[in-house]
Amino acid sequence: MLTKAIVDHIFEDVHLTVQERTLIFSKLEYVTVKKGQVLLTQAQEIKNQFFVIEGCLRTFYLDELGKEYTLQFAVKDWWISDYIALWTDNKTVLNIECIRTSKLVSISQKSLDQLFVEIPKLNTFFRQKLQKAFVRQEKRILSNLTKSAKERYLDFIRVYPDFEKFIKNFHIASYLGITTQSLSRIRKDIAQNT
Amino acid sequence: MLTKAIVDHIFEDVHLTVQERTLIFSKLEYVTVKKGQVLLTQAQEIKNQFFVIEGCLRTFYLDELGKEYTLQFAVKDWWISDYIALWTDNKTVLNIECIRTSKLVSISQKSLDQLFVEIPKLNTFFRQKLQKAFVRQEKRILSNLTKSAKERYLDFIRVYPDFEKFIKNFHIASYLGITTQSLSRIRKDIAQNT
DNA sequence: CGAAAATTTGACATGACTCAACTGGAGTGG
DNA sequence: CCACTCCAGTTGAGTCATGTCAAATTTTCG
Repeated sequence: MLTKAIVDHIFEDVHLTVQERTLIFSKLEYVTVKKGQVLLTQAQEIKNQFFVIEGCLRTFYLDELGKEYTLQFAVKDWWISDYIALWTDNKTVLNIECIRTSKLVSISQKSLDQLFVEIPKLNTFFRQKLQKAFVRQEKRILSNLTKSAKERYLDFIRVYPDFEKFIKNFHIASYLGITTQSLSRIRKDIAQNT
Repeated sequence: MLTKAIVDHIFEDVHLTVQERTLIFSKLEYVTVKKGQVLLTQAQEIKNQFFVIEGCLRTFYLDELGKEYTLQFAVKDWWISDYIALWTDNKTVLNIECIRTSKLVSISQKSLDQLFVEIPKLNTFFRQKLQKAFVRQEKRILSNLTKSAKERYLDFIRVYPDFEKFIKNFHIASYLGITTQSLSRIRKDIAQNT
C-alpha cells in the first residue's frame, strides 16, 4: 500500500508543507499490474499519468498491419502515459503495456491540474521535469537522423544499461525502429568484433 | 524597435499586471538577423532563447563529415534555441541559422529563471507550452519509426504548409533525415502520380 | 518436461545512399 | 545585354543497409 512518504519521493526536492503533502496524497491511487497486462488500449480514453515505483512498462503504437512501435520505456521513478492523447489530441493513440510486474502510482490529469492551482510550486517542478524529457527526445530525434541502427543500439545499451536486463530484444528493436532480425544480426556483429 | 505590447503577444492569455509586464519587458532584447547569418555556432556557449517575431530560423547538428541535420525550424511566434545545451548539457551541440531575414526577441535563461521566481504564473505558461512541444516531438519520433521517407514528406507539407514557402528543399530533406537526391525523387514521384 | 515465445539464420528484395554529371534560374559585372 | 558563376535541384548507375519471408534453433516458463 501507499504511505505519504511516496509524495516526498515523487516530488524529490520540492519543499512541501504537511497540508500540501496530505492534499497531494489524497489524489494518488496505488495500482499493481501484472506482466503482460495492457493498462490502456487505443480503444479507451486516457485520463491518467503513472509513476513507476517498481517494475517496467512501455508505450507503443500499433499500426494497421499489427506492427508495434515502442515510443517509451519506463522503469523505477519514471512517469509514463499516452501524452499525445492526454495533452493535445484527446483521442488515444498509444497502448500502455506492463512488461514486468509493476507497482504504480496513478494520478489523473484533472487532479494534477487542480494541484497546479493549489500548490503553484508544482508547476516549477513539472516544468523542469519536462525540460529534461524534452532534451532526451531531441537527442533521440538527432540519433534517428544521424546514426545507423548499430550505433543507435550501442547508444541505447550505453545510456540505459539497466533497461537491458528485463527488456526483451524485440522490444528494443521496436524502440530503435528496426526488425528483430536486424537487431539479431547487429548483436552477432558486435559479439564477433570484440 | 520593441514596445511593451510584445510582452502581451508572447505571453498570450497570461493575465499580467502593469508591473509584471514592465519587469518582463526589461529582460527582453530586440535582435535582427540577416539571412545566412549563424546566430550561434557549436563553438560558442548558448545562454538565450529566441522568440521569432518575423522571419525563419533553424537549428541543425553538424557531424564530423560536415553533414547537416535539421532539428527544428521556427517561424513567427515560435521559440528556438539549443535546448540540449541550455537545459542539460551546457556544451553547445547545435547551430542556429537564420534562413530568412528575421526579427527576434532574445531572453537569457538566467532572466527567465528570475522571472519564474518573481512571476510564478509564468511557470504554468511555459509548462503548457512545453507539453505541446513534447507531444509534437513524440509525433515526430513516431513518424520516424513508422513511416517511409515519402510519407514523412507528405506529412511535413501537410502539417506545416506555411513552411514550404520559404524553406528550401535541401533543408526539408535534412529535417526528414534523407538526402536531397532522395527528396527530389520523391517529389518527382508525387508529381507523376497525381 | 513440453509448449509457446523469442531469437537466430539464410536467401532474396528494396528503399535510400553515394558519386558524378547535368540542368536551370538568379544574380553580377564587363 | 550577354557571359559567367553560383546555387539548388535533378537524373543516372551502382552500392549498401535494412527489410521480408520462411525455417531452424534456443530460451522461457507453466
